[in-house]
Amino acid sequence: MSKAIQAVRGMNDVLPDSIGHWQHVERIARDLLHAYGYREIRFPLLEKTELYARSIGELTDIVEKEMYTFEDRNGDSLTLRPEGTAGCVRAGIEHGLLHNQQQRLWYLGPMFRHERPQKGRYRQFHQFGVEALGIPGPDVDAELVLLSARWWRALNLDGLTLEINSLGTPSVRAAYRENLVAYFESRRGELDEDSLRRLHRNPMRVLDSKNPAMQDVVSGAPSLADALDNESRAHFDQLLELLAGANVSFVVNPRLVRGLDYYTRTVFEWTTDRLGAQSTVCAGGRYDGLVEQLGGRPTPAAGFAIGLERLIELLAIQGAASQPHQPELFVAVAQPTAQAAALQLAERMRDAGWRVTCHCGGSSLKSQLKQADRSGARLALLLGEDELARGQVQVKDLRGAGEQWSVAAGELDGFLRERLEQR
RNA sequence: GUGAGCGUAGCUCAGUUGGUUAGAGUCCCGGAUUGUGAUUCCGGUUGUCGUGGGUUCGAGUCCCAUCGCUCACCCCA
Repeated sequence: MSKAIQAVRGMNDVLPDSIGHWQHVERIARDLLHAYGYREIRFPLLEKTELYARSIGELTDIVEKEMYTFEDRNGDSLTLRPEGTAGCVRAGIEHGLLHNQQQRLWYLGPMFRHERPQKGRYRQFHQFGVEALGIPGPDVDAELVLLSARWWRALNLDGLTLEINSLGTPSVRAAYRENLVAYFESRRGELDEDSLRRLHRNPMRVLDSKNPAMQDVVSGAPSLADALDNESRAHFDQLLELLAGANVSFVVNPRLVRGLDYYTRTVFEWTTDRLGAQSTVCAGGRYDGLVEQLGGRPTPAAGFAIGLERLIELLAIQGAASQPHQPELFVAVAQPTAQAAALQLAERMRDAGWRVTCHCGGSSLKSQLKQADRSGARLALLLGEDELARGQVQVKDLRGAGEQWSVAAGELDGFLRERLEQR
């Protein structure tokens, strides 16, 4: 035991008993994304480190201390993707998908961040990403929000709150940031330790302070909403109107900031109070400058990402049913001499379209039926020397009182269809 | 990176002020039924008590270190 190798910290196995949730969520998502005209794109888990440094921002926590970065054998610095947007945009530029075109794209896969694991936060985690590229208006922002809202409905998930805000253009943000720092500097004596640390690093986070003693300083701070340029203001107002018109309820949260530098104008988050400290299930926004920053032509863009582990944890808390893929039939053999015939019988049943588990490995009939019961199969097919001699199969109902029928091999298909297809 | 809690069988856990060979349930296997599950009864297998050191006549139990897990801070999906 002590020699057994364990998984890397923060990287989880998904075992067969819980895979049903994953498959359920993935199936619903694929249908939904296709319904909105989004197409899947796949790109590498590994990219040049520079891609993330340039897009996410050199001074963010992700780039400064959370990336899995190493040199390959050529001496190139490579990084395991900490998020999907950068790779998606890089692929789009590289293959000319963004040249005077609109693209609606989605992807699914693992992301990697070297953080201390805790509930809802892992070093390898999975995201669904949805990106709409080449479309400038608030209408596509609204489409993304509507898509996410429909996602929750499709999963029967409730209790999520939509928070939304506008960060304006990069120059508006830079100017606001300076004002904010100046304001807090003027009241420096009232700031707590946390806030002082954030002051120059990430001044907008100071507004998030949970310290009641800070409320007075925070409420007196200049507001980003007041600083917005006219176009951003209009963009945001139109978006809110579109959402209201589509009956999506939201909370404007003027303090909502995103951790990645590339966001412009719209940012939004779907949050829950049921996941401990990690409340964000889905987050995204507009990133009009990113394509150009990564070497493409100026291209407006917006998107969001959903954390799969968090989503699945929520579904589990809500007790959402996940159907495991159980066999319909279980083939058991009474004597080892019938094993070859049993394998052939199982093959014939699969030809007919049934999900079949065939007993292998030679144990008592009693134990085989026990396995048959646990497998979840509705019917057991019994084959022994007697049945072979008479050209019959015993069919036993495992879900009822244990009724059993002797069925001629030639009539088996029809018999099973009748039994299994009722309900 | 910081802090707190927890590590005993595959799983869930009990284990008294330190005292014999470390237990239960579950799971798995066999039997009661020479060919019949889920219920019942009987029997059986399962352990580096996370690891290393210390105290002691004696350590699962006390002390120290270390590793792992969990939760929280920070940050984020």
